[in-house]
Amino acid sequence: MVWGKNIALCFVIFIMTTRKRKNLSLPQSESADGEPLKRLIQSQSDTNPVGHHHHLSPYFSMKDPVRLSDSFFHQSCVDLAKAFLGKVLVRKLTDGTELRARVVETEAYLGGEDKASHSAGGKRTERNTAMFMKPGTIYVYPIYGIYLCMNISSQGEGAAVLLRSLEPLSGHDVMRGLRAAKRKAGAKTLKDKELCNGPSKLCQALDVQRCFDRRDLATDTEVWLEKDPERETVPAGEVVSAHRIGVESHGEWATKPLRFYLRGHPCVSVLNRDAERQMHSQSSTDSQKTVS
DNA sequence: GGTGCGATCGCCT
DNA sequence: GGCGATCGCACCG
Repeated sequence: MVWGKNIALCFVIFIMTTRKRKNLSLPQSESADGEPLKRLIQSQSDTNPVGHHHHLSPYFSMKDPVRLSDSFFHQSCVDLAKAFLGKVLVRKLTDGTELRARVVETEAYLGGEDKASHSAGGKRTERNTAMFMKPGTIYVYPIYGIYLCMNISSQGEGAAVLLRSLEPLSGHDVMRGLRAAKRKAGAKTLKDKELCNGPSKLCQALDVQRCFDRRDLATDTEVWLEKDPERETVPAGEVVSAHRIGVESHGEWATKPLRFYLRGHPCVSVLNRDAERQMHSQSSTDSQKTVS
């Protein structure tokens, strides 16, 4: 009897989920560079969610084939920072609107020896507690009294990945509204690539709030991470490694290549032409090497 | 395109 | 009491 109800409920949710995905294929507003988004959405609606009935709750029985689950976050800090590139951050607002943006720039903060990390030397405070929680835990902290930054904890004691910039994929106008709300009236309209090209800008554009601190990116209902079915992995040759931003005062740790971004992507917040050049010369010398 | 500077307040020492 | 994992704007070339 109870089983019959659960199966019936699963079926209803299955149908609703499928219809919702199809509805997404008609974005309400799209920019000129919205073509990749349409391909992403198309491939999503082509994917049939598989219903697993071995859990009693119909909610948890629907495993999302696109959303990244707990195991993804169980990587070393540097690996996770690179793995984030190309993935899609989704923010579901209270009115149901889903904002989507691709991660194009991250930084690794290792904890321990890493003097630039809030958790340097294993220092644990009320503010940075999320850095010590399980991989996938969101760490949101206020900076300069007026902004927020969003990190995700990784493997490693006190280690976390800072999200530095995103490429807006859908909900551009909502993002523009959220950003404009914090700017002077009469300021010029932001271009798409300016909506999320900085760690605090992306928090504004996606309405990431302080109360998201310590929540789990793998299971939260208001924010999550998806893989892009069109681009499973980003080739290493497209990832630039460069020094981090805003940590100049931390000696040798200021110059370590712990920032990662997609080469040539227009939404990256700060380019490092030297790192890009070195990378290019490195790859050309690599190609001249013979395999022994 | 790049650089310099002020805003503003929670957090930690 | 001092400082920041930033941003926007003015100004320069």
